[in-house]
Amino acid sequence: MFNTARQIAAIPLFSGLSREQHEALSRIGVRRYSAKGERIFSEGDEGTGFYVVVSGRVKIFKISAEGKEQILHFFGPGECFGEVSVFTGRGFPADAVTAAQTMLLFFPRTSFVSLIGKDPALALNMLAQLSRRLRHFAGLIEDLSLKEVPGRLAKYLLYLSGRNGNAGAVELDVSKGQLASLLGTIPETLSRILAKMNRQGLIHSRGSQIRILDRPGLEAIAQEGKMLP
Amino acid sequence: MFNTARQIAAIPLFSGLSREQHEALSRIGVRRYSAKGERIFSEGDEGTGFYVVVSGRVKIFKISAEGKEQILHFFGPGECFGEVSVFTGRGFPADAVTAAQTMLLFFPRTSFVSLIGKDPALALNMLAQLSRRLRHFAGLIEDLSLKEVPGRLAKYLLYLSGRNGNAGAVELDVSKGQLASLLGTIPETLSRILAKMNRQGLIHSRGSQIRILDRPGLEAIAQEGKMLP
DNA sequence: CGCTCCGTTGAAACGGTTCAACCCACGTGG
DNA sequence: CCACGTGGGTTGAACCGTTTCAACGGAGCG
Repeated sequence: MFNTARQIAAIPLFSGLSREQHEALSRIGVRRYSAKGERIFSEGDEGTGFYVVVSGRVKIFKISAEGKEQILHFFGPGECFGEVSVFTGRGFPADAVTAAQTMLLFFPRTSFVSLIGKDPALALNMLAQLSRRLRHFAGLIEDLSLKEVPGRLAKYLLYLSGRNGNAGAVELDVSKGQLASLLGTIPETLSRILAKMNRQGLIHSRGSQIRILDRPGLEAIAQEGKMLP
Repeated sequence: MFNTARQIAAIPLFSGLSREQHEALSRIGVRRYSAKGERIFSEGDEGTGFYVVVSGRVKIFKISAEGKEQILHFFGPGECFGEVSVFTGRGFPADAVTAAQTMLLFFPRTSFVSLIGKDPALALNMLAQLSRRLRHFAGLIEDLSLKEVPGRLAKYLLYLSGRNGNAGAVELDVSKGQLASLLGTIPETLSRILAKMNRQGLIHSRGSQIRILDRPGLEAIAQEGKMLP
């Protein structure tokens, strides 16, 4: 239990809260362990609460009528998901499955809402959280409708590079099939574009290891949304 | 001033609040009038507060490098926008211009945040608001990446019909060019698809007036995301 | 060894965009 | 009143990026 309190203190959503709040949260939070590939919830399921990732990874996605998937988000340690249905009172807007062995904390809707009612700081944290999410979605929508696949890929590679201090070498943290779904395309197309970027000397990729050779070139593609034939 | 308080009481975001809260809000809210086509803010502008539409209409959109626009949202009376940058502290994630003669209320960031700190009900309303927005975006992302243009158009027509009691006749509330941008496509494509839907007896359209002739057919297209050749 | 899963490559098909021309309703000004 | 330009909408033909379908290669594993 005390362990739970420590884990809770490490969650950004709960940063800046008092020790009492952390204790209260640890009392209402429920642990849940999942192997890789387990389903947390499905689109439309009634939302009885939300989750925080303690360790592991969770994939949030939508499935089309023909079974094609569009990944909305990967969530790692310290990030939360499923809050939307807590506040709208309607079903989950997407599916969630674990992308690795994962430990979660589940916070039931009613007790959490009453906790928010007592501490505005928690509410403000949650508002910031949802606002960041909205910003991310706005970017995703922009990319999907205004950029072509090479632009989205270039942006993702630069994002990965930026995450480890603008390193020239990056490692894909998802399979290429999953990356394709994250970029709103299919594995074949992703493969072809990676090959083309290699040919043009923009990158050097072998497996999931990718070296960025021409950063300005990639940045131009990420901006314009497309690359030369 | 009293007039402002009445307008505030009619805003869903502020429903369920006490009279004192409404008065406090009317004290910090600033009126702003705009003619059609005026810019409220641009992407990247520092967010010093957020807006509520009292009357008129506002368009929120993204612009690509080549100037193509993707509309994220139209906001009408009672709806608010620009809150995201209030809680993330970063610039606005998109552009906003008026789509008609419009009256707005502007709430400065700092005073509004302090108001939230005093009334959890206001915070919960705002959380519900952002959650609905997220749900809308998730749907938009799904449509853009998983459905083709006919599917999005069918869904939009059914949405319009649903707004006035599943009427068989609907009137487009935006120009076709704007509708194209809302659906993530261009006027030419929209025009062709409308013509095709006419040919197939799904709808009968003349100008901005559209009669739905085959609702089950449209629903199937909205579901599947595409139509027969 | 043979199986499956993931990734790659090729050729054909498709949906959508681009570019261009054209129509029409509308308002302006000679 | 009519000539004229303008903006929104429509249509056609060429083009382009992406998807689809199919085949294939290699890594991992029972």
